[in-house]
Amino acid sequence: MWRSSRASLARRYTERVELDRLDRHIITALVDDARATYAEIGHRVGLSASAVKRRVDRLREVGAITGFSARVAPRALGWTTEAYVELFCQGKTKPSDIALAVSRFPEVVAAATITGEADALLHIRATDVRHVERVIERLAAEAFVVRTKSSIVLSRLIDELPGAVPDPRNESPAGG
Amino acid sequence: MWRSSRASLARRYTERVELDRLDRHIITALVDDARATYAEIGHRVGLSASAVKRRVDRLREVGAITGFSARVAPRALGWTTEAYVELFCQGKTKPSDIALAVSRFPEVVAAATITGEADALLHIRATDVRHVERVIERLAAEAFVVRTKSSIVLSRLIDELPGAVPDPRNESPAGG
DNA sequence: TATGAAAGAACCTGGCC
DNA sequence: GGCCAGGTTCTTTCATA
Repeated sequence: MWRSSRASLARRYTERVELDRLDRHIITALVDDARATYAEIGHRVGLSASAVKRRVDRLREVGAITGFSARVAPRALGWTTEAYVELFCQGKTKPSDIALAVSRFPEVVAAATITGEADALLHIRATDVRHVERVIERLAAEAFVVRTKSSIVLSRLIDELPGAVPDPRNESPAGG
Repeated sequence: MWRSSRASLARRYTERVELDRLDRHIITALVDDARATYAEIGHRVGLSASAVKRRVDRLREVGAITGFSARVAPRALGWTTEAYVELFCQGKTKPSDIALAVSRFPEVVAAATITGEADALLHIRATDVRHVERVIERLAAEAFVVRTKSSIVLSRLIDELPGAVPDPRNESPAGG
């Protein structure tokens, strides 16, 4: 509406979007607290509440912001144990086969096909080590799975925060 | 205030909390859409808006809900590539050493010490494969790092959704 | 201890400049 | 992008089971 009309439906979700400093600042504020009021965000980034709302609406429209989620503490809900499981699959296994199979497991909270010896890496959450064991057994029982290799998480150092996406122009380490 | 005084500061964030079906239902609704109105959530779970608010306030107080975040599309922000990097460290390396070092990398979006051959597993996001390479170089240059082993993500099958925490009583697969 | 109803305050939203 | 007005939502209080 108030920007180049090239930022249209066709660009949603897939293509890269041009964001200015203000957009990134607003995203940071919303990752911090998705229930902050527009006025609060505006105060933080130096904009009026309605200007913030217009930008947020646009950021959602172009797919930069995909939604808003409550952050939960898995431990508080009884999920005290996590593990990473590598899947070694039969030669003709398609990524969609793996996706279909593992998506039936509520314990699998993330999954990706990867380069290297293994074909896929799964992140699983469970109530205890016994539960991890049962999940691995069931994964290993899938037709296309040849073998698995798993690592239990000893201590979580950095939490996967879905929005911790800094400006690509700032490379690591932050200090230089 | 309005519950057993045992549900006090001491219980926050660490201990397990007792949650009933309604609590879990509310959490699910908020993970789905953290900006839903209390009335909407109430309609979904069968409560009035004010009852929902009271329970949400309590869920935050006991640490079951730790906050609210915008979900962002890393690709839309220019982070098109991700990788998992295993860290093999010197014998005397402490988890806190690793945490301190990797937390200086904005590209490291998750990290944990693990069982198995490697000492730690990092999840990193980068703008392209060259960027991944540079980050690995810098990680390998850390004093305590003996060697690294990395896997580039080919395709993401299941997204790490911070609140996708089902009821531990429902084991996988969902169907039985 | 937990609930629904109600009312004033705060916030969202869209039109206008 | 800011300002403003009307509609919605939040938040607290109160009565009830």
